[in-house]
Amino acid sequence: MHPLQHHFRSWLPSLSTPPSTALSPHARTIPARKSSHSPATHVLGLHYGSTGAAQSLRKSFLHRMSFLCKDGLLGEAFSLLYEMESEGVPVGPEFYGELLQGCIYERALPPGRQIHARVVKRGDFFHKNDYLETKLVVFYAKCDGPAAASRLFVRQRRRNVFSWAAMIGLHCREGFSEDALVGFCDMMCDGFLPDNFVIPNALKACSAVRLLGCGREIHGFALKMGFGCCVFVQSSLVDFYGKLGSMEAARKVFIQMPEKNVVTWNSMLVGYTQNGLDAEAMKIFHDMRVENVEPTRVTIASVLSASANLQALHEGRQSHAVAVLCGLELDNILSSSLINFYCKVGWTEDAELVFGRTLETDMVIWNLLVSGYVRDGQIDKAFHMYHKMREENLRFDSVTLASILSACADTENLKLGKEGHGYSIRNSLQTDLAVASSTVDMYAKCGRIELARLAFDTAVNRDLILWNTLISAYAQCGLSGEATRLFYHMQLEGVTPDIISWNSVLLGLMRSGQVDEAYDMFSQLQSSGEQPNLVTWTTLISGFAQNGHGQEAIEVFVLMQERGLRPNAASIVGVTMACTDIASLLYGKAIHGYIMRQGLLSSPQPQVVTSLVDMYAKCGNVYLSRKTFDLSPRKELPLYNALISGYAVHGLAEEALALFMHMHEQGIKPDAITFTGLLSACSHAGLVDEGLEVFTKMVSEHNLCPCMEHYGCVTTILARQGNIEEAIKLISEMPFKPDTKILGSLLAACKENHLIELSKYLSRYLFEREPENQVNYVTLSNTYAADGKWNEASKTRGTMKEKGLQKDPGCSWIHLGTDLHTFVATDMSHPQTDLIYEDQETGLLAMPGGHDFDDP
DNA sequence: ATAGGGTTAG
Repeated sequence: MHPLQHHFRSWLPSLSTPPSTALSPHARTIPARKSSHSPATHVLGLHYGSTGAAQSLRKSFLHRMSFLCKDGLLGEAFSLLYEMESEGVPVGPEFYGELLQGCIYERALPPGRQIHARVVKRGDFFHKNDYLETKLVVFYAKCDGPAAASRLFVRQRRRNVFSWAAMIGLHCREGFSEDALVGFCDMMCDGFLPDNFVIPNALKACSAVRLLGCGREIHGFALKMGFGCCVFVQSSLVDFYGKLGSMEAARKVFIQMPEKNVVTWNSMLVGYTQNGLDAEAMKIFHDMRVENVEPTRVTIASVLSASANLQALHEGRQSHAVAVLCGLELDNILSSSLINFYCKVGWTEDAELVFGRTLETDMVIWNLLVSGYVRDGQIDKAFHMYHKMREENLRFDSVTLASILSACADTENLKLGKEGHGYSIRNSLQTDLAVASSTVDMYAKCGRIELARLAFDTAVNRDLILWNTLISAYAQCGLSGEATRLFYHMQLEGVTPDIISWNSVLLGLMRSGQVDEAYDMFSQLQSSGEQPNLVTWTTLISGFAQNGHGQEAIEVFVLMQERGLRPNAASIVGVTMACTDIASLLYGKAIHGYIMRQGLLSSPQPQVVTSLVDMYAKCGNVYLSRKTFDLSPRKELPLYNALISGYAVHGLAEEALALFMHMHEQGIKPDAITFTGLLSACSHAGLVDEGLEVFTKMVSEHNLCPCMEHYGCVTTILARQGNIEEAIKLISEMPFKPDTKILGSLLAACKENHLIELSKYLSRYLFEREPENQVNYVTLSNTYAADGKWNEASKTRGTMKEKGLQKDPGCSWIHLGTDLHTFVATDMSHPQTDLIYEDQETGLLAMPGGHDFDDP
């Protein structure tokens, strides 16, 4: 328990009986401080009330003085003081009080000091005047004179609510929240009831020290005091609950407020954004617009932050427009929110525009732009900015460094990432946990797991996120053993895994094909008390689908919905892959119907439509694949790749090449996957010249580095053509050792060309080298299959099963699979395929009954 | 009374 909690407990009982003021009619309407208790009127007329004329003269002077001070015209107020002195008008304490109040408005320390000096000079009647003593404490507390404020406060003979409030506020502003709370308690012990000006400060201190209980007690106290309708008190309660992450409580306070102002709305908005509830923040902003609340810079900054997190392009743009319309100037905070938003959504030029218009830039703004450039891949510009920053003596801090490193991770920029790591060491920033996590993540995403491990091992302290980062790093590359080990290790070190840790372990198991272990881990998760979330389910669905357990994937998809989770884009992609895996056009169409009705096709997730195009092609219906492709409003590289490889599966090389041309016209650059599709299309269709031309293009025009699969296609093309010697030459010139698959395709070609000797040699070579390697069986089976020898192919599979060998998830029954898909295509003219299976009542996607294909 | 930039999972 926090020591202050004790302090609070000690005066808590006194609050159980409501203070008497609560019963007075005044308590409902909170009077302004000035009229509630004005020591000025107290003093007025006590000593100077001799004649009526003199009194009215003084009154008129006081009126003018007060007018000037309220307008911040301090110079003229001083002139008036001199005028009074020279004309012999008596200057009472109330004049000095007004002047001090003017200094407080203007936050002007030196003139206030002059007043203080005059007060002291005029002797004890002024110096020891309660009203002036209080005013001086308030003045020093507000105008950056903390030492003087404390000194005067300690010396003050009769403290009151005002001087207490000033001191508590001072402690708050200086960040001494505990002092503020102690002051709050002492004030009550002294018998002063806090007013509606102190309570906000006390709440602010509570949220700074994260004392939820104390804040609640103050809440109850405020209600008893009759501050239930005070906008100030209630707004600070909203802010307080929001700061402590309790948005339900904040909302409760917010809803019952009869009167709200911008600050109230802003507090709600800020609460939502700071608790990661960005969608709710957008809703609040919407309500504000509906209620015609004039937004402030705070409003816009928060909405921009939510928009950036949500990638809400339109909303962010709109709030920028609102800021312009409201005439809000570009101060540092608004400007940095805008730059952050524009960088996050990838509109770097707009961020530059805002940067150029910002009057006064600071470190945050520069840093934001630098990490925006890195994210956008404009490394030159980033370095340029970095050097300009150095000229202005501004440096990266841990916040920017973390975001730069994470941008390096996304763009796989190992070189820059290493420089960032070096920078963090040179500037002792690597102790920062966010920097450490992003360093580990950067090395992992750049494919250097050993360096990621090193960065993790050298970290001074480790939190949940750092553990998760390394677990996920191992999971990504399928090193499930290490991921699982770390999962137990973290618990031994007293760090409780969260759902992200579980999900990463599951992913690792799936990536390494340990489907049963993954399922087992999932059962453990369910009995652990942690709730599986959408990511968990999606990991399972995609994992099953990618490991050839399409049926289980679909079952999990149905189960997920029974548990009340709505499928999102990622889970839909997973289940579509499952349909592809089991080559079920029937299920695939059902999913397609579901997607259409849920409006998921227009979602900004292009993967959904890509997976459909892929599914239709691999389930044998190229027509529907093409149709889905054509209907997609946005066509990016992955979508083209899906259709090209779809054409390849069906040996439709002409179509694949035509699509490639079309891509080129649309200005879309091909990648290695595109060429895999094109080459395999050519090899399936036996287009020798075209295939070789594509291969040359890939290397010389597009500067892409061919992988084993590309070489494999070219080998097949050459071998099928009968050009075995060229094929062998190509294999021997590859920059890496040939795998069994490529030798297998050579083997198949040998058979076709009746090169029995070479064929036998290759077979012997493969089986002698790796007698227990299942891949050889797969290769042989696939070779038979490609040759149309289904029986031999099945027999080879049978032998493999007899030997107790399991097919490695990394390889598949490629050729047989392809033909299976083609087989399915011809068989799927069944009328049932047009039915859409969805339960009208529950909206759950219902799967029609068993539907298996035997090997042909 | 409210205010800007950061790290992990599908």
